[in-house]
Amino acid sequence: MHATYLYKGLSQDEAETLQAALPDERTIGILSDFFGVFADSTRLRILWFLSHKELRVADLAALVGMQQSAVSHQLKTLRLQRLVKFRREGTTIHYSLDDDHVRHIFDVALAHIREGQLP
Amino acid sequence: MHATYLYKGLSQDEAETLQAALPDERTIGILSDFFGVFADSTRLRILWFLSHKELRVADLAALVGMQQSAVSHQLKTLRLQRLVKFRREGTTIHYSLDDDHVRHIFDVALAHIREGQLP
DNA sequence: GCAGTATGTGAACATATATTCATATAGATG
DNA sequence: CATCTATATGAATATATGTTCACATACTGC
Repeated sequence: MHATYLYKGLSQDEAETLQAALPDERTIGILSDFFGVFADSTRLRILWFLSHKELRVADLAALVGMQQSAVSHQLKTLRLQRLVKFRREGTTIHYSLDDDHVRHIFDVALAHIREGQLP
Repeated sequence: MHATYLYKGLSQDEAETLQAALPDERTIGILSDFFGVFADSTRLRILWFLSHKELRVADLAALVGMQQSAVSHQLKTLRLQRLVKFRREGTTIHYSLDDDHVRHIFDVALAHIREGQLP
């Protein structure tokens, strides 16, 4: 009779080294939340528009063809992730991109997608 | 009496130009699906492990502490997005990263996250 | 302060998605 | 061919998430 091993193609040491190098749970969570922001077509379109021009909420809603409320909810998500900033002017609020990493992320993702033959 | 305008801070022309430059629905969908892959902590951990070493399914399951079935389902998602490749060796299947864009995407995202003071 | 306008937000609802369980498939071995 | 092992997959379930509706909040001008 022998012990059943947890890993088949890995030594216990290798496994522990791999796990030790893994970013902690908190960091992983922050990362997945960050990517989650880009995983929605409405938010992508909002970010796209904002990458071209500062826009007020009502105009964003008209551009993406959704209710102002829906856009407000999405802008909140984008604010929490620090991807957009805003300035108030009277009662209207103007949003703009807070981060040129957004553009960079887009570029990298597009490059990846263009490489594979599309499904 | 006058028409009610769709846009408040935008001419009709500006709005149409913005919308014309927007990537088509299909591209937006592909992009959001692509980002969605990274929007899950299990998949992020799988990708992380694979970025260090080629691994068989059973070992991946042990490393992430989940059932083999769950890992298989996630690997399918990763395969569909062409982020991992695999080779068969007898009955076992070894997975590895298919794309160094993954590493690049990680770097950009981490850079963004490190800039803001974490919540 | 009141009315009007722009934006934000909570609750409800519908849909998407991750995980588990049970089982199917594929290859190896006797 | 029967059995064993590794992986894949379909159905069921639980949870997360996006949108809408109704209303709250914030500012302006009278």
